[in-house]
Amino acid sequence: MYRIGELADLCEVKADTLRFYEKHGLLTPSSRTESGYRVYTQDDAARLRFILRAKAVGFTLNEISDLLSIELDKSNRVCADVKGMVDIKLAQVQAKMAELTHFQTSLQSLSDACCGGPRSAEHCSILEALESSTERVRAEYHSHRHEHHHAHSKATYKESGN
Amino acid sequence: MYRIGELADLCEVKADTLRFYEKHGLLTPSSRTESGYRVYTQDDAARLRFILRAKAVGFTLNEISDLLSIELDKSNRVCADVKGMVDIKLAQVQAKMAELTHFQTSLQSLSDACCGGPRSAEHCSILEALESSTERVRAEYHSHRHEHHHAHSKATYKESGN
DNA sequence: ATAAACCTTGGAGCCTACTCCAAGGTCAAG
DNA sequence: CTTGACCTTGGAGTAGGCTCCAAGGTTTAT
Repeated sequence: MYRIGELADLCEVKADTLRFYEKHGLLTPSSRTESGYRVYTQDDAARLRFILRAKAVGFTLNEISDLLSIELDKSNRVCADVKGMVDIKLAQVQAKMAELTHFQTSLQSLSDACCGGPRSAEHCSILEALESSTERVRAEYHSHRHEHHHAHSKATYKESGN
Repeated sequence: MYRIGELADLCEVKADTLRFYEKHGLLTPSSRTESGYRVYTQDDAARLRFILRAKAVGFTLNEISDLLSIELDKSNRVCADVKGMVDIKLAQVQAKMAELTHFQTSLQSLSDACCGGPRSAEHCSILEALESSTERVRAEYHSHRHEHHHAHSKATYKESGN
């Protein structure tokens, strides 16, 4: 049996976090003392560890909530249910990684192009890249540098399509 | 000159987004019509594109706000200022990638360990990994499986240290 | 003249996961 | 009996980026 602060310390989370999990239905202490203090059992602790492990592999609390209901109803659920969730999460993680990889590549090329010195930023190639009339920062666009003379000063607020 | 909807369409954002940017000081239309409609100039449009490009490389709106103030005061700023921001962002992106890579590895090994079939989840190796008495999902922790007989039913809410 | 499509404002809501606060009750030690 | 460390509750705040809403004014086309 643990009081909230004990369980929190044990699992290296804050007591507030446990209350938060309770408020969101993830972990409800099995009982309370007469005075209303939360009392967590070993099972509660195990459930908390489940939650923390699931977090450690990237699941959100909502997803963990779903995982927990599978866990509590194991015998009526199948591996495919569980693996499905893992695979969906895996795909999400990979999608996010692809986005970050793109950021990384772009940032790296911006960084590489800039001297980074104490010279005035008036001709900073990073700023120029961000200013340049159409996208060129991104890798997918092969940079053509002849595009900033036909892309402006013609759409007034009277004609441009909306 | 563009009205809000025109500029929004032109740059493939919503009018609400432009109002949001204005509220947060990122993009204020140069003028208004008599009736109060926002009127954006070419310069405003250029500024919006700057914002969108910065977003496309991973900057947050707050960071973009900083970038814009450098941009507006270029001559008093140096390349190091700009490159510094890019390099900090690059480091953040890489840190996030490291985390995601960890998620990916863990999820992949969970996925690989599970049959994913129509069998009852009672012995699902994913659930077992998430349940297992101490962390084992993560690669760093060598798994020991002999710890769940000495860790319970002795710490009552009266004694266990806090 | 009137309807459709635009625009205005302020403010609320969403997602994620906490984190902190205030006002007050409880409990063990000295 | 008081102090200090714990606990309770409800609610607000944070970051990030919109997105939507209502109630109303404006413009444009028919």
